[in-house]
Amino acid sequence: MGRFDKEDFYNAVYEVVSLIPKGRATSYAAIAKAIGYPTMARFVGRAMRESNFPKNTFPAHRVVNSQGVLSGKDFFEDSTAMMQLLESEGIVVINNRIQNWKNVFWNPMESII
DNA sequence: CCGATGACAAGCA
DNA sequence: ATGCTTGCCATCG
Repeated sequence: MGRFDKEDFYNAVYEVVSLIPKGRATSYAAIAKAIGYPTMARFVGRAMRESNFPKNTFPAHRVVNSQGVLSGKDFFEDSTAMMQLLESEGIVVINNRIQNWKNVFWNPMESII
């Protein structure tokens, strides 16, 4: 990997996010690793914050922290929007945390075959 | 659940 | 350029 390029990094993030299957979710760190920057999970979060896609075409709600917690919920319309989007896909969220996280978790690495 | 530590680009003064 | 602070984070204790 060469030097860090913000544009490339952001685009790589968005590409992976767009691949997350409906009903599944992944984490900031998993995305960071998948695009070759294993220690830049926080920057994945920044990329998400600065993303400006039509919300019905970009599944930002499928990105949570490593524990399955909806740490980015404050960036949605209201405090329950992220949870509602996930639950509409069959994901159970209790106390701001995805239940059965182990199985809901989608590993981007296995998809970049 | 909290705190400390690690990681590192970006923003700012 | 230089330093300091911040950040939809992670891991460990």
